[in-house]
Amino acid sequence: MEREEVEQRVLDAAEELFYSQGIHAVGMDAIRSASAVSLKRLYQTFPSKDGLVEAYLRRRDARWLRELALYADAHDSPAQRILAVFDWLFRWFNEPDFRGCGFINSFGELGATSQTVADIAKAHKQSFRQYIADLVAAAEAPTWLADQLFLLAEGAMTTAAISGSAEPARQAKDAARTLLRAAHADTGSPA
Amino acid sequence: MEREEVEQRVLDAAEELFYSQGIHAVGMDAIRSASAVSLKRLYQTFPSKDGLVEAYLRRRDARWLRELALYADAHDSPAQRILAVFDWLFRWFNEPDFRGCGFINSFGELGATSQTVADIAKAHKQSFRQYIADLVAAAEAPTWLADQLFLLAEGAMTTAAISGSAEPARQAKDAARTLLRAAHADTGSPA
DNA sequence: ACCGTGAGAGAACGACGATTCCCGAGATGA
DNA sequence: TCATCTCGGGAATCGTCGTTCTCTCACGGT
Repeated sequence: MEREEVEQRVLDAAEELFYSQGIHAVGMDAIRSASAVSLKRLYQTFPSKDGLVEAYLRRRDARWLRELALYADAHDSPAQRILAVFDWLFRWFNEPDFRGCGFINSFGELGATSQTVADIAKAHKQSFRQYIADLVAAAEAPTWLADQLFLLAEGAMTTAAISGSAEPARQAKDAARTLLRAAHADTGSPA
Repeated sequence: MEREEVEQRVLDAAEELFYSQGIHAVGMDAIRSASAVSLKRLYQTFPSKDGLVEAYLRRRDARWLRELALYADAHDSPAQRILAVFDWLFRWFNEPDFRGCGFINSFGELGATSQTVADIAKAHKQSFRQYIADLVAAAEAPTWLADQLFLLAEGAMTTAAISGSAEPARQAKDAARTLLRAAHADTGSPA
């Protein structure tokens, strides 16, 4: 089995388990079983659990943003792309294994004890905020609108996780639409 | 030392440590040292760590909401009280030991493995949402506004925690003002 | 003063988890 | 064929943590 394949299998197993059960609840042995990779190979590929956690978060970060952009960028106007972000959240919240934002969860679990995890979570959120800021700029709306939309999205994620409902995505979308209109009115742009 | 005092000292120590470092990062021994209560007394008062965690969350839940209401209810008009919620968040985010919402953090850490923790977090958020809903009702604004304001507040909490800045409270307040105005415009009430 | 109760300090216990080590099996090359 | 190398399986190691136990001692009632 090639190094590359081992890496993928381990990361797949780690992501599935870390995300659904939390990081400290998952032992290396569980990852070994789930990936069907021997402990020796596992440690050859990822020399420590910390390193594996970091790799899990980095890969998830990249994929999450890629999939969001793939969905939202397919829409025509900048305003539609902004609202599509919330549609994407709604789909995500409805996935059967949805358990909240992996970065918010990891931050809650390890942010206080691991600077690395805290930094990755922070960078992930900055990337997401930047993506929204780019959409907002394309819509010729003021920058502060991006901050507001970002907060709505973050609030929807935690609320969907804790309440176990996907509704927050719709509520956030409604609020986003209102804020978008208000921002356009402020700057005198068309609705 | 009275039972009551032991309970308070243990809970004070537990809250300080659990909140700042996370729950699984804090051992019973650390709580023993911080509270200066012997292990025996500690286990007499709280028969298990799980029970102590639960007591910590319940006490924090009650106090958090009490302090928020104390601050917000001191304002004159319903709309002012709504905006005051975000001022209160701003003050909270600026406290030197602020580390995000203890319930969101606990949920991220233990929600997947402890139904009790998940339930307490859910109940806490419901109480907070209900508090906002009452303010919204007093302001004669539609119920859905409460959901939107709640999402802003939640997003501000997680963002303040992860970014390490109190700014999200201001951004959320600005958005709240906009939403409030828009809601009043919708229902034809005065701004 | 004497006994019983309950307290504190901290060792002890049992489980678990991260990481390393060992052993036997199969593959490879001379 | 035999020496060597690698790998998987899983036992061994080492530390941590929740929880319990032991030992000693101070104190209140008689």
